[in-house]
Amino acid sequence: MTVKVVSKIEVPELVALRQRQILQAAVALYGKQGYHVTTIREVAQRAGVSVGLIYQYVSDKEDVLFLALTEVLDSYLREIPRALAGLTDPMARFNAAVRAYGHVIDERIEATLLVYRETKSLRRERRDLIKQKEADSNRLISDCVEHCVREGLFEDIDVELFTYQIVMFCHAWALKSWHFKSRLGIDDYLDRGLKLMLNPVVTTRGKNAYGRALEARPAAAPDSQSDKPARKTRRSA
Amino acid sequence: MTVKVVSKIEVPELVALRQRQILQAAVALYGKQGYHVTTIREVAQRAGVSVGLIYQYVSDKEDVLFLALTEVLDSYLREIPRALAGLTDPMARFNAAVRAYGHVIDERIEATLLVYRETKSLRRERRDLIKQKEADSNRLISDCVEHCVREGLFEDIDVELFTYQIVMFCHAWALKSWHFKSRLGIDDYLDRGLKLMLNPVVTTRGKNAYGRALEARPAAAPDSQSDKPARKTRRSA
Amino acid sequence: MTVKVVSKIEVPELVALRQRQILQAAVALYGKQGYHVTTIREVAQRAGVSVGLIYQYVSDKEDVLFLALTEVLDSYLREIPRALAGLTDPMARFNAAVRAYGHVIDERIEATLLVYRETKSLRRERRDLIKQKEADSNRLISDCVEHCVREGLFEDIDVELFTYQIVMFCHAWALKSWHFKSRLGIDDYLDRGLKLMLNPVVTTRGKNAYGRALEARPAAAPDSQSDKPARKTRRSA
Amino acid sequence: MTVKVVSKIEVPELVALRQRQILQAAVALYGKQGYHVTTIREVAQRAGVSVGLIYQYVSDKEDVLFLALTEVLDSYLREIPRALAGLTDPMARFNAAVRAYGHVIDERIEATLLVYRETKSLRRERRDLIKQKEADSNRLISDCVEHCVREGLFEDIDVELFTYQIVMFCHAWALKSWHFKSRLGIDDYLDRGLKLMLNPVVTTRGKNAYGRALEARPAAAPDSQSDKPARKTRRSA
DNA sequence: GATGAATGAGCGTTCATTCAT
DNA sequence: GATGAATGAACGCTCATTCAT
Repeated sequence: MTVKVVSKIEVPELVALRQRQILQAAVALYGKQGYHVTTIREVAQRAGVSVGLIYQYVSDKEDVLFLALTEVLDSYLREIPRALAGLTDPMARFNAAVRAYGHVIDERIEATLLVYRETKSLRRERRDLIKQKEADSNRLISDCVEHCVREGLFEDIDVELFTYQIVMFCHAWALKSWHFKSRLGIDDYLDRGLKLMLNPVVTTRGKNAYGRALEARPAAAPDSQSDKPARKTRRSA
Repeated sequence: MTVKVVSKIEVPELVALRQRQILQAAVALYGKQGYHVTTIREVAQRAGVSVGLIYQYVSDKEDVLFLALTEVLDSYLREIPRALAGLTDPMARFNAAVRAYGHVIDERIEATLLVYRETKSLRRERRDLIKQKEADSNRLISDCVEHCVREGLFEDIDVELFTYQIVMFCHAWALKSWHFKSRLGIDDYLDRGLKLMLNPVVTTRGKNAYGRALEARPAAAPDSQSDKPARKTRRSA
Repeated sequence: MTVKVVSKIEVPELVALRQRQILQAAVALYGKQGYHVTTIREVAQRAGVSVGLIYQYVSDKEDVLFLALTEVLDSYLREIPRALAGLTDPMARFNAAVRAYGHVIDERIEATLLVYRETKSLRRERRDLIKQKEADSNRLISDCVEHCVREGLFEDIDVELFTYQIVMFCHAWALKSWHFKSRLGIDDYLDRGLKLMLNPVVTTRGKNAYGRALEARPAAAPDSQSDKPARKTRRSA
Repeated sequence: MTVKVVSKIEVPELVALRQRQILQAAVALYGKQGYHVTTIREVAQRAGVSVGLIYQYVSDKEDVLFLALTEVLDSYLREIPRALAGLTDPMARFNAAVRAYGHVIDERIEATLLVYRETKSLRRERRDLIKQKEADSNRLISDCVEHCVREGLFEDIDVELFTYQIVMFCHAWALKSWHFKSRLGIDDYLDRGLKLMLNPVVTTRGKNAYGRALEARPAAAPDSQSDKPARKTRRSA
């Protein structure tokens, strides 16, 4: 109950609309300046509503943060399955899931960092709910990994740890974007990383599947689907 | 210049003493509750000094945060070389560096998270300095990696990315401690992770070196090199 | 631009109302205790509003001082012309202007002293604006003097210095009120002072005009034009 | 008793020396920035002593202000008699007194303003003592005036008011220095002012005495002793 | 449903004053 | 006698939250 955001307004569609309005302003502002530093007034201004209105759809400043963080996690949980839709080949699904994850993060770097930075500002219950959602999105990846292992495309590896490795690799794109962003694009980053992490893991049977999966990479530059996608560009300073 | 913390007190030893006192209280409090939520009064109380005193050694609340974050990074830069002292074998050095990093982080999980969470609250110059220190500590790892590659113990891998993988793996122990901590100890975590990440990377020549290196692991239980390292729990306090 | 006091509230009438409320409390308090010694809380309390409210209509403690000082000068610039309205005879105008000045000052001794005491606490631009307003009020006097000179009612004197003499004479009523107030009333003070300062200055033609002007002195007792005006006491409330 | 500044130090010469040191720094600082804005630390620094030392010669911040203001008034009471020494002619004495007063004020404009601005920050007793000293210095002038009247050099004027007119005229040099300073020097100011104020007051007998007195004006430019010393320079802007 | 003026608790910071050395 | 590190009361100011319109 207390984990829910309670609104004084009855009409559900209005609640949904207003909350989206508020949370979008909040994500942008919190992402740029931080949660504590951002005032409710700023959020209201950016959302194009009055301060009072916010308190009709939310009962707390923390509610706004919760709404914002939830939205970020939900976007992961929305985008990964969307990328998986229609794919049946385990290797293709694994590939698609990781790349989808990488791309949402790339498109919402500030938002991703926001989750890392401000989850702790939530009260326990809600913090746990955020973590649950993160676990859920990890699950989307680990399911793919398990599938690959079951199908003999991956070696019989430590699924949990490997999944975390993948996840951290994706998050690292945001966490260390100040390091990477100037050196390479998200696709090269994913290519190089997957190559590094998969090599030891993929079985001989998997190699073929992997080739096919790469061909399916959406919006990939033609030559990046070649055998050596990771041709290093700049190699550190 | 403006990156330095300026104190009104002249005696350097006193400044060092007091600043340490202050920053220790700050790291603890900021780590537990967050920077913005913690008041200077709380820091003063915890440090066992008066509010006024803090402002004799620091000119700003931000100074305290800067002092705190600097100290955390410095502890990495202190501990990793300490673990390397006396070691000459490249593989042993790599191993020691990673394990040392993992252990400092394990001992200072809150502090590590603090860096992730609050670096952005610093003004540009200081934020950059913190990032520089992080790059410095990464360098301690990448030097070891390069050494191993040069000596033919590692394959000719993408050093930069591999280093980041290692680093993120260590950080993940803190970032996802809520997931891992209840399941395994830092040593098991390191064992499993290194196994996963090194397997594909280590050359045949390296395998032997690795074996020897593991034997040299300080306070490592003998069977931790077995197939199922996950049995182990935490060894540190 | 920066010389203006900026308010967060839009409705102009409200701004005017609240600022008057605030500035009246401020003038009283600053006049009695001094600007630096008076806290914003005290001003708020006296104005019957909350501390926060003050900062909605003012952005600074200095803003309050500026508002206060401005109001004092403006009251001079309002009252002197008001006393001149309808008068055409140069001598009558001169007489009315000086007496009006004397009376505003008498009614606002503390406020007048406040200007002397605290103008320096304003930042340059605003200090200059206050001085400009003072120059403006001096001008109201000097215009009358010049008129009298032009009409041959006054000798061809040093207008500027004579005006300053008149002005300082009026200010002295406030500056040295601790000396004068117990000895005579503002009207007697003005009578005696004008007699002293005008005697050498007024031409023969002017003497007649002066007599008439005095007759026009509002609420003046008949015998106050006699040789010994000092018998009189205060008439004002 | 409480009007006296009490020192913890016994040796009287030391007390005198230190207090002078302190008060000189204070007058300079308070004059430039104002009393409340100036910290004891700043005074100590400027005086070249430690904060602690100040509190050995003074028991309060107010003590320092009192010391400072007293010194200013004392300098008037010292300089005027010094200028009178040896002079016996009433007119010459009057002239010398006024000019001496004008010159001390000119040399200590900031200090003079300080008295106007901060006397109120003193507690009653001390405020009264400062006023007493001011009355004393006024007395030095009024004595000269009375002497002139007695000797028939001045008309039988309102001595008290005339004295105040003279005093305010001198003070105005400081109070309105922002107006006058750029237009004329102190001597021209005194010449013009005295001419304006004396003309109606001086008897025929006095005229001669006045001429002689002017000749005695110390350090006067040769032609400024002529019959018309007030040849106006610039006449207002 | 929406607004935004009003509130006041609470924070960062300063600085007069003390006192151990 | 002199120092300056330490104290803590108190101030200016902010901002989440409320509520009359």
